[in-house]
This record gives sequence, C-alpha cells and structure tokens, in this order.
Amino acid sequence: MTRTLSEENYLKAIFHLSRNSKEKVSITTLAAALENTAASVISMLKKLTAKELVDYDKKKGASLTTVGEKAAIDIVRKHRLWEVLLAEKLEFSWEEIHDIAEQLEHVHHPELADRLDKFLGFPQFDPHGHPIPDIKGNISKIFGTLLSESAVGVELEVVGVKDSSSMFLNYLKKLDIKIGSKLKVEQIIDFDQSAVIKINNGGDISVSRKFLESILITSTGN
Amino acid sequence: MTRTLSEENYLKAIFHLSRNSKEKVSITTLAAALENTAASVISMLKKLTAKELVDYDKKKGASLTTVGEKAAIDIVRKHRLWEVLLAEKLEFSWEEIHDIAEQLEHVHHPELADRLDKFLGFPQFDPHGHPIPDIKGNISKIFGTLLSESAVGVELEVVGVKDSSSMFLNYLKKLDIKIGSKLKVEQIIDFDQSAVIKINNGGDISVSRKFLESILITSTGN
DNA sequence: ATATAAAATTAGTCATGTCTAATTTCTATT
DNA sequence: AATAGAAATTAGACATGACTAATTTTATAT
Repeated sequence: MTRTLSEENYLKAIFHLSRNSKEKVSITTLAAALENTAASVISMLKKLTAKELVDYDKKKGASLTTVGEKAAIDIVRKHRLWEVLLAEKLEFSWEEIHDIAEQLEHVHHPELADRLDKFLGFPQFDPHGHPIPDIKGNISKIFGTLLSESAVGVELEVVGVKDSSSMFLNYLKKLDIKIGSKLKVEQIIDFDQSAVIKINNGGDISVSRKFLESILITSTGN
Repeated sequence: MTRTLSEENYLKAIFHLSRNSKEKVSITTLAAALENTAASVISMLKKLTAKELVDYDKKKGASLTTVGEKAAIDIVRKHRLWEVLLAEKLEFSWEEIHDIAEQLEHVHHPELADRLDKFLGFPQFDPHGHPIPDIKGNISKIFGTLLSESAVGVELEVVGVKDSSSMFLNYLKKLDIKIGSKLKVEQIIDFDQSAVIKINNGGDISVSRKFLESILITSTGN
C-alpha cells in the first residue's frame, strides 16, 4: 500500500480544501489547487477511489475516507515537523521552509515523525502558526482569528499565517511582520474592504482584503 | 537542469562503482547494482550522456563527467549528512539510517547540505565510518583498512563498514560489533579464507572472507 | 581461427501520470 | 421548459523509465 508522490499530493490537497470549506471538494477546485487539468484529476480520483482512500460522488465531489484522512494527516504532520526543524535547527527563514518541507513530507519511515517530534520537543505549532497533528492524528483548533475579523483600534499580535506561499511571506518580511509582531487596524475602507494598519507601533500602511484574510492574530487585551 | 530521482540514482551508482574499482563501469555492473536490466541501463546512459553528465564509451564503459561527478558528490554529501542527523539527533540505529537517507538525499535546496553540515558541527565521517565530502566536494581518504588485510593476533578497533546494507548491519548488531568495538583476528582458515575472530575480548567466532572485507579497522598499536 | 558464452544493443511493450480536444451532463436564468 | 455557460467526463496522445525478447558484438578457450 505504498503511495506515490502524486497520490500523496492529491490526498493532502483534498484534506486542506475540505478543511477550509468543510465540504466535499469539486474537480475544478482540486484541479486549480494542484495546477493540473480536470481530466488528470478525474483519473487520479478514480485510482484513489479504487484504493479506498477517497470517496467520490459525482454530485457532491470528493472527500477522504478514514484511511485516506489518516494518510493525509500523517503527511501534514511530517510537513509541519520538518518545518520546525528547518526553521529552528537549520536556521532557514520563514519563506524558505515551505518548499523544502514539501519534499521532506514524502519521506517514508514508520517512526520518522515521532522521532522528529521528540527531538523538537513536541511543538504544538509550526513556524507559520499552523497546528501540528499529534501522534494520534489529533489537530488542535487553529490558534487565533483572522485579521479581517478584527475590530478597529484594538492591539493585536500575529500568531500565524493562512498562506504559506513564499510570495506572501516575502511580502511580510518586507513589512517586517513575523509571529509576535504587533498590529492594529486603523481603519477599514468601505469601498474595497482594504484597510490601513499600524505595524509594531510604527508607520501606517495600506493593505488589501486578501492580506487581512491571510493573517492570524490574537487580541493582546488592550 | 533538474535531475530526476532515477538520474540521481544512476549518477550515484556510477560514482560508487568507479570509486571502488577506479575504472569505467560496465553496463552489466551497473545493471546489477541498480537491480535494473541492461536494456534499461543503456537507455538511461544515453539520456545522461546527452545531458553531459556521463561519458559513455562502448568499449570501456561509463564514467562521470566533471559536472556529473559534482552532482554525484553532492548527493553523497547529503546522504551522509542526513545519516549523521538521523543517528545523532533522531536516535535511529545503524541499520535504519541508510534507507531513510536514500530518500532524504534527493531533497533539493541549494543551501540544505551546508546548513545541515553546520548544525551537525561539520562531521568528518558518517555513522558507518564513510568520509563526508566537504562543501567543495573534497573527500578525505577513507579512514582505516580492511579487516581482511589485518595480521593475526593484533588488537584492532572498528572504524567503519564497507557494506551499509541492513542485512549486514543487523548481523553486526547481533555480534555486538559497532564503531569503536575491539577485534582481533585469531586465525585464518587456508581452505576458504574464513577467519576466527575475537570480539570485545569476548568469545571467538567464525566469519567468512566476505565479512572480513566488509569491515574497516585501525590497529590500536598493541 | 573458430565456436561458445557473455555483454551490449535494438525494437517493441507497458504502467504511470500528465495533457488536449471533444462530448456530455448539470445548473441557473429567463 | 429551453438554453447558455460551467463542470465533468471520455477518448486518445505523450513522456518517462521500466520491462522482455531478439539480435549483434565482443571476448575467451580450444
């Protein structure tokens, strides 16, 4: 029951997409996420259905079976643990670790994740603020809320990002935003839902709605 | 110029085989090492020749170009560095690390090997006693000599193995032989070149010629 | 020198996982 | 209910990297 690289990437994509929207995933959505064609997606879903990793209903779309979900969580666990190692031990930066972890997550060994977990001191979150599934596959609820949900004028602290692309992370780097940074929403522009925010009590800057929806924060209680 | 998994495995195999025998490598030898057919080897050698990673002469066999050798050394460097991490940090045992490192060696990132090297404290040898190529690709001469070359009655210390297969390493584990173990060749049997050896000043045991040729030792000067 | 065995090569097949180009099936709107 | 547009599906092609089954070349022993 060894899984190919492609199979693992499909499982992971279905997992993330159905977690976001909480629904079954359509062919078109999957195709966009994986940057494949709809035809390719269909043929792979047939294969995964035959392997009983995926349930596919032409009306409602694809979802993971119990076995498929376990496999997906295992990959996500490895991805996030490797990210911690890359960032904390090998001193890679926020925007470099994702692409390396995309490769490392496919390394197979029954004990690898657990050994990593132990070596790293059982971290709860990866460097992007995402929860690391535990040895049993339990995933703690995401920590923090979206910056887009925050009230104006409240002191906030960055606890994670929803987008791990190096494009976004490089942008954050340029803005000097990292986990722990202080933010405050100064005003929301009705016209396009963009906002003016203050970073680390410094200058104001204008950001898009998409930006606000990509950052996880907690209120620091002020 | 990204290399596929298969390409990398061919480069590595040619590197190891031509290092052992110091000669160009034949199709048959490569096929045996990679557990592929001769036909498959030929078609891959054509591809690698077209990419200028390999020189292939039908009379003399295959060898690596300068670029090909650099690529091979890079893979070997990553393999051995990962083995150190797996053994020293993640507490995997001698016989487990090779197979995991076979996967990890194919993870690509321009700085990964150097970051690992630094984190691990610039190790000179991997857990099997093999030299780790440095950042420039220089490989220190192999440390130790073959147990098969040792004189009878001399106190010896294990510094490495030539065979990293889990089959051999499990055998060593059963015999309680690891790096640093004391050995002494008690006698050589003329008939089949097997030997009686003493392990850690304990009981005598009989081993084959093949065994003697798979262990690297130094004399402890007694 | 020639027969035989080993090694190398060629030709053609196959599985995997993509793709494009139709074609069919849904879905939403009028 | 008819229909336009979106989504899903099918059919067929292709690259990769394996394979088997001949066939040719090379090396070796008599």
